[in-house]
Amino acid sequence: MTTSTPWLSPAELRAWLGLVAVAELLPAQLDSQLQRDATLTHFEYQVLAMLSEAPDHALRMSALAQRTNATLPRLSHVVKRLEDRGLVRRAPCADDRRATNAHLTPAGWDLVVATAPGHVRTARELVVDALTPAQVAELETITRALLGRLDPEGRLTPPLDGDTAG
Amino acid sequence: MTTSTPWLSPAELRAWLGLVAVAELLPAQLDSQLQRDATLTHFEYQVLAMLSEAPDHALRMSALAQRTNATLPRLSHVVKRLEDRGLVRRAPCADDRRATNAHLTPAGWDLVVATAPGHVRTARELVVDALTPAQVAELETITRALLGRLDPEGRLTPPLDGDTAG
DNA sequence: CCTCGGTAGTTGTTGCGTCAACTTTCCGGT
DNA sequence: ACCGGAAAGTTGACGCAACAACTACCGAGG
Repeated sequence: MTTSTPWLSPAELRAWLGLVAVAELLPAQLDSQLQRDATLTHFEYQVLAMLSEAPDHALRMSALAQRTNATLPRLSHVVKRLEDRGLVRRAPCADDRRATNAHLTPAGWDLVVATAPGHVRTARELVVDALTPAQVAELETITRALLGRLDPEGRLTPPLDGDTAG
Repeated sequence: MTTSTPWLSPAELRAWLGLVAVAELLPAQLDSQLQRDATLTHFEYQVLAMLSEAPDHALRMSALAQRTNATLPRLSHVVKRLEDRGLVRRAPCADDRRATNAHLTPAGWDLVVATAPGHVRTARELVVDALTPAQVAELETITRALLGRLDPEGRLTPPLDGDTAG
């Protein structure tokens, strides 16, 4: 804290405040849409989506926690609720008896399939369709640069495969 | 929902997932830094910062709620806690006896002044200094476009004045 | 003057996330 | 074979936000 404090220029300030506002509003809207259409949190949807893309529709809790940027306690609570709703099933892992595998149930898969289109639609309405193709490309490079700071270990970044997980 | 579902192209998907990841990680980091340095939530900091910029260091609860994108119940609880810590003082409004004015106390002012440099530093480390000037400019236009969708009433957008509120 | 709809805020309850234990299992060293 | 440390999950307690219900007040219309 002994270093001087270079203030933000007006342009930097506008960009910063804009990003903070987006980061505040976007998750709320995603939660709102998913809650309305599927009684799901955005995080719950992410969990189901990750499982739906995994081989055998199953993942270990720690792997799932990493890909969804969640702590293990948080994931444990959420998966318990999803299990109570019959969307996920928990089973001990054969290889490592400390571990637990979360399996997507048929009901869970059906819900993801039914929910994904509306979610994509929301993604378009709120973000993609509001930007030009050039801006979309620029947004990708910008977010990649930011994630280099926000997520140095690259837990959210490396899976650049095409999927509906957003 | 009878409309078809135009899926996201790979490029759109990467930009979308990148933005979602940033929107997930950035608030957590802001909370973390402010919690560590000032025992404040990012939202609490925003409340104090807004008051620090207001004439007479005071604002009506509803005005404060609008500028911080908070519901009135949420703000009421938060201001109560801040009042318990001596950072804010509540006083009935003379003009409208339904209304309450939140006043920043000297201690609250001191805390904002002490906290702002570190917060700006975080803004630089996580965002501004990770981008080129051109990208900063592009980020501003992109966020402005997104806020047109996310915040149609422009509650967060119009105050484009230069300040440390971020 | 009185009433009725709407506005400003507060309070209580519920739900989700975080943190701190705690249990169980794995693995390296002796 | 055994012991200590670390990893994988679960559980319970606490804090904060959302929602609903409630009080108090303003202001227009009869």
